[in-house]
Amino acid sequence: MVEERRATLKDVAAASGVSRATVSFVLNDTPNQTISEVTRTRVLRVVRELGYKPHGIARALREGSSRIVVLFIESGLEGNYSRSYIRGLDEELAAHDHVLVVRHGPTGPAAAEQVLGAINPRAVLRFGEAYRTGHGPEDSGGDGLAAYTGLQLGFLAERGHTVIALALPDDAPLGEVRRTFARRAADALGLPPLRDLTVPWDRAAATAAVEAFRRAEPAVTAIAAHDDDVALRVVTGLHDLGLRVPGDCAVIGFDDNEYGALFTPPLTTVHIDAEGHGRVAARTVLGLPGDDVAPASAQVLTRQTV
Amino acid sequence: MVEERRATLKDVAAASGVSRATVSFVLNDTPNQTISEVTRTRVLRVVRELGYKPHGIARALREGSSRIVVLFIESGLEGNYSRSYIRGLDEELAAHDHVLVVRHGPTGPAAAEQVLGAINPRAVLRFGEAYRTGHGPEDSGGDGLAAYTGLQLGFLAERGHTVIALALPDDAPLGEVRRTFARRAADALGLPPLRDLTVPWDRAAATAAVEAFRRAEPAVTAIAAHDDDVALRVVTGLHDLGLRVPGDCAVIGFDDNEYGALFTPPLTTVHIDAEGHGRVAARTVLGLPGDDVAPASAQVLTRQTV
DNA sequence: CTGAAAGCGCTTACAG
DNA sequence: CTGAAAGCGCTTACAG
Repeated sequence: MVEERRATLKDVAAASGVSRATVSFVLNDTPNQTISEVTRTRVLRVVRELGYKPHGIARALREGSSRIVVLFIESGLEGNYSRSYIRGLDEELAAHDHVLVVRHGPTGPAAAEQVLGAINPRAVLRFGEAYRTGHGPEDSGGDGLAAYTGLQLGFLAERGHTVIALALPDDAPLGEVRRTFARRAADALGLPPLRDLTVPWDRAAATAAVEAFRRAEPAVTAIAAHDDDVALRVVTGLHDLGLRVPGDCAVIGFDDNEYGALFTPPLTTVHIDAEGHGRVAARTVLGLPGDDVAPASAQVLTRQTV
Repeated sequence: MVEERRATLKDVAAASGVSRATVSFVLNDTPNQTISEVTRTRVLRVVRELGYKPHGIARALREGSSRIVVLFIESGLEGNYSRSYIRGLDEELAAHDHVLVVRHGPTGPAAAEQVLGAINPRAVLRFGEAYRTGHGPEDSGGDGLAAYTGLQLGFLAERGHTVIALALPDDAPLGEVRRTFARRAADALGLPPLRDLTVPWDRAAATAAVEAFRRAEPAVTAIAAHDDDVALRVVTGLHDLGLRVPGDCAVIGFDDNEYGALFTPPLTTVHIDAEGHGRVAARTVLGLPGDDVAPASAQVLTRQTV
């Protein structure tokens, strides 16, 4: 039984008759370091023959940090958007020889510290943070969460709705941020102040909340939801109350998840180019040029609830 | 501007007047190594004062692998189940000083290699693998995916259904495995061979598929779905065809996702203790005792589609 | 153009 | 009970 030891720099150096330094130079294309063509090709061949792969841990120790980027994502924020975001981030990072790794769940200091201590990542991203700032570089202007909220509300206003409510889940991690953005957008559109509707998770409770809300705010003709999950609960509540959507009340979601189209009536919602935002985030975090290429703009998917 | 250098083992050693070896011994409770009580407390105090945290990368280089466990999860397998599974895995791993890190997307050899090369994890888990084997240790017997499929079918049989179809998505990563388990279960229950229904992702296409299926297999009275996503598409398709559920056809889901209860009628489904399975997986992968404590058994959540 | 040497921060035989 | 030393696999001034 042969012990299948993994090839190391030293092995490559020995097999190609040069020093470890030289091997390292050719492998990393070290700037300001010239290598004779013959040496380079010889080393490269040996690398291939031996199946040598640099040892990430050793490299990380020497370089001070690993070529890993950690994305922290809170439970409540997982969804369609985050999945696409992860995909874009991942692909772009991989293209630049870095690897993305995701941490789900609580992102508190203790958990974060344990992860960072074990990994020493090149960079850390917090999905909540990105959500807060809208995932775009500051100067990309109208392309953050704030702008998207405006898009949602603007769509409703265009259809003649003026008394509008903002529906938030009762445990929205970033509820306050969202509310602030929405209020600003309503202001900018010249709409009366947004009404607030809090939607519990449970179906019966959600329905009861909608019922109470209808009684308290009879003038509301449209509801802009925090995301599709909330929108779908509102639509269901309205339905369970025997109300018609959009006849009695219009509803617009946010995030275009996979269930909106399955409901009856199918949900009108806002689609965001999360993958594009992920790519931009990757370039930004790596300090790469072109970190300002804008993702596609968000769009309203007109289905049947508005 | 003071450079905030992170405290190192050497710093702790110097500050407490002992060698690095000694500090390492007390920190790791090294077996067969006795330390005088006075030294121990002194070192521990300094550790606290300096806020010393072991450097994960250095430790990993020395130990041969980092205290990280990587979970690979394919896109199609993300869902309610996987989220809970991750939570259980994560908590149990954290309790034993390891950290879980998740890789989403393709888990092919190239991607895997890049990750492993960068991290040198203590262990690697593949969610698909777990799914295949049912997440339980072999000997836990009736507690794998196979058993759960049996539970789903058994529930239908109990209600008098005999001609049953298995509904799979057209891109099920582990579709064949599932089909095999289901066929075996049907056999064991003495049911006639399962019919096959493939459900496309798009609503209209799904409805068309259900319609064609009804024509081809008029005797089918119940459909067991691969998961709630598929079940919900079938329910929607039947609804769009003007059919009644469960009157014209019963449907049972799998995985108890968050949307089943929101549909009308609410979806009957199978709930699995994914978190428990995650905990077991953590103990197994760490080679810990008690890796055979069985998770709670799966249960049918009776709502209104059967 | 190439190599010898130091060092990243740890752990662990080994010697005392 | 404690310490000096080697070494995990790399990269990078520095010298030649």
